[in-house]
Amino acid sequence: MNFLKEIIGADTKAIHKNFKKKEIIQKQGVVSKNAFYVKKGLIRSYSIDKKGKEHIFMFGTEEWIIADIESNVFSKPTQLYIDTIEDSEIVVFNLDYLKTDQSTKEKLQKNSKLLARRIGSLQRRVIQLMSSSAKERYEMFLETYPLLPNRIPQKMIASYLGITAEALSKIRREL
Amino acid sequence: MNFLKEIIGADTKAIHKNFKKKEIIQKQGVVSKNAFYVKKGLIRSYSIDKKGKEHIFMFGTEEWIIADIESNVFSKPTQLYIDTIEDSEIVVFNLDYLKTDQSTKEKLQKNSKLLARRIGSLQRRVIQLMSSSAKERYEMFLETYPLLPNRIPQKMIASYLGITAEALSKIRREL
DNA sequence: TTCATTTCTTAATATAGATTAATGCACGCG
DNA sequence: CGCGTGCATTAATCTATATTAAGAAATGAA
Repeated sequence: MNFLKEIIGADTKAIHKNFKKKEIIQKQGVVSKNAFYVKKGLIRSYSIDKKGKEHIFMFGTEEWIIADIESNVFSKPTQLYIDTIEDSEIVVFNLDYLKTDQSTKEKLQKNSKLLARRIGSLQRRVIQLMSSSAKERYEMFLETYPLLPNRIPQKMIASYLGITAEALSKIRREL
Repeated sequence: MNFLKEIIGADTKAIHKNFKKKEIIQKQGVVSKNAFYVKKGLIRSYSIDKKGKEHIFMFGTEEWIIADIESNVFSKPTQLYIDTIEDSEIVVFNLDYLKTDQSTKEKLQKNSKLLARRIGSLQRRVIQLMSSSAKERYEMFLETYPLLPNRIPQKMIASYLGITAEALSKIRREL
């Protein structure tokens, strides 16, 4: 929470909410005005394609922020569903401070760094998806998120990696 | 250039440089201190995987900024090569204003919006790579960058889409 | 212009991962 | 406590895309 205060404006309204497991926080298609800071628990963002298949875009554990940032900033309809994987304590806040004068220079700088870091992780993800096999991506996932596999079902790991649960099962057998 | 002045600090040094076609501007592995604004021409960023295969991460035409932003901001070695596809006029500048007090609030806000937009395009790319076939990705590419195909060779489109030139050739025949 | 090099296309074959289907297992709920 | 639903695994088959190879077309350099 201190961390959160370092980036959002003093007078930005931030609301604490408790969600039960499997509650939907944001639906695809809406113009999302909110970002979600995970104080406790585990959430995910994902899209559903035209065949009805889920693709997990990002997991959010403690201290993470999950949001469709472009939707927030430019009032575009979001591609992403967000829901809880565990019972979670979430701080809901908005990113309007980018549009107004509410925020300070320091907060804006901190925020820019946060965005830069997110760009870095997306860049790695894109390059990984283009250049690595499913097995390699799974191994990198385990290195990057060593604690997550204990908290999420296999099929969600598969969905994050961009493969089926069956393919992941085979990969795991081989290791 | 006016656009550029709106986001970089007044006293940030920005150097104009001319590059010939196929000149390398940035090499994988170095800590990149620079971002590249394309005033005229066409450049690309790409990574080379352990098998020696190129994967184009992004194209930069007029008005675009190409950079490894995370490398810039956090002084990490970059994954990306950057080189010119056409003779190009580039404005080289650095992103140190995120670390210092040089910049103004307005510029920081503009910069944040730019980062938010980039996050949006990377997010779409990730979701696309996970949920669409090569054919669908090619069609989306044509919609998103209608002018690029006239300026770049097929094999670069293939590299951007994450497929081989042979596969792209087949897809084009079918359309 | 000619020659060399790179790019594009086509076709044959190989392979990673998807799909389909069946089975056993765990656990949340009445 | 038992029962149903969702989860993980295995195996058989299918399919999209990779790989390899070769020739045709385009481009660039001398």
